[in-house]
Amino acid sequence: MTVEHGREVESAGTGRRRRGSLTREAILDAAERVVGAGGGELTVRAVAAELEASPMALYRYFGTKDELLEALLDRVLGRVRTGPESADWVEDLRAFARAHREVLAAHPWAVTALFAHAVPGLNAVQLGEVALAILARGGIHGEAAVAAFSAVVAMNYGWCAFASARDTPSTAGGPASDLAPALAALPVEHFPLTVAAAGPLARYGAPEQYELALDRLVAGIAERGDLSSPRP
Amino acid sequence: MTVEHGREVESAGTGRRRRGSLTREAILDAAERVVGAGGGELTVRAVAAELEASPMALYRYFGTKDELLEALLDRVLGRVRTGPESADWVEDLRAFARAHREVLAAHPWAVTALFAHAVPGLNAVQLGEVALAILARGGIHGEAAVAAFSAVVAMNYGWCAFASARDTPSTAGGPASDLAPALAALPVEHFPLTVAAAGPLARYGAPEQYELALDRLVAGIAERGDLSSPRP
DNA sequence: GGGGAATGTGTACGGTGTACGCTACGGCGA
DNA sequence: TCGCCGTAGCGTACACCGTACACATTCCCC
Repeated sequence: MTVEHGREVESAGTGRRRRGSLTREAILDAAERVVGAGGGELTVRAVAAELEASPMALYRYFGTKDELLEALLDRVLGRVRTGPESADWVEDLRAFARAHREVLAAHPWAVTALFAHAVPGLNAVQLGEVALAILARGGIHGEAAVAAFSAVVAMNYGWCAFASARDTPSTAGGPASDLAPALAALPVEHFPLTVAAAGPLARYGAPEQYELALDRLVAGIAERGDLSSPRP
Repeated sequence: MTVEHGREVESAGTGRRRRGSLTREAILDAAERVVGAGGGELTVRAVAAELEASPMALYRYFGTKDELLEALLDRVLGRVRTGPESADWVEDLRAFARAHREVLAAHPWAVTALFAHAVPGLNAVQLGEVALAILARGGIHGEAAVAAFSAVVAMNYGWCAFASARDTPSTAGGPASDLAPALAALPVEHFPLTVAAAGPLARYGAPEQYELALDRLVAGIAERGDLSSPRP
């Protein structure tokens, strides 16, 4: 540990970080460590502590906390593995969606944060390009392609937000895990269907259900194709 | 104004609110006023100021700011107008989704907030019941129904989050409105499709595109129906 | 070796949510 | 009518947040 966090080793006396030992990458690493393990909240002070640096040191590299967050988000989005294309564009679209979802699911903290940022980073643009390429192979272009792409991404975001919200044991003890009995205990005369489907409802973010949902959406996209779409 | 905010009229001398003039409803009203007009941020102090009360006064009615937010969100969700059912369950499903989306679009601040709360309020459950009823009329039950419902809701959330993020002139000046030229200015050799679709992409949250996306999703749900779904 | 730019830090300010104890109001029994 | 007392509303205070600003240090280059 004294090797990893090397301040007290490399320059034990001064209590000051070595010049140049701080980089945007190092800061992003620290930020991810903070926010990743244990679900700690992303605060400038926490990241600085992780680096054993002063909070203000970060401001040499990121003008603002928001800017740091933005960089962090685009970095995460860069992890989406867009596989090689196959002969079946529909299956490729599904694979794209799954890969996207996997990354979001692996970084639950990123999901909510991604909403606040209207301006997509470069990696987000890159993902869009890949998706548009897949859709183009299905003969879908222009407005319809953008709508289809947006639909997939929107569903993934919404889905992961719910799923991670459900899975986090937030509010100390996780009432979400007790959701099934809570639903089943509702007055049957008012919520008959909810009570009947309490089981599946309690697993509302589960992967099997995601497969079903994705299947529906992709089927709709494939079937409707570029109907009512102006070709560019 | 001196009539609406009645403290200085009703009990001018003391600078203290009349006993019993504070209620959960009044607080929620104030909170909505704060967060609604001008997009002010929801802070306990701001709500208290709106009520001309002390911040701490609110804590008699809501244990925590989060609890207040939760109540506010469920109240908003209660505004979804679930129309009468028609003969066409598919059209009803579309109408449900549109109504849900409209409410979210009308309360952009609620969208991001709704993600953090895993436990659905009563109104959320009520919406689920309505959606399950529509799907049941299409012969869709159990896991498939939950997946379909979740898909619609997830897409709505994701969609509205993007749309509102794009439409808010955040970061002072709204670079989002300049998104089209920014996309068009990308290197064509790396992002040919993105550049070609810059126009539609810049309108990525627009209502016309939502109709296209919703159409795809609903088509998929209607077509696939309860395939691969265990009946309860 | 010495100067100067670049890097990391300390201090401080205005904001947040909220714990704790007090004040004063208004309905109650006498 | 009077006084009591539960409680609604309040004031103060604390820990934490993002970050402006001026300062100390360090390294590079001449």
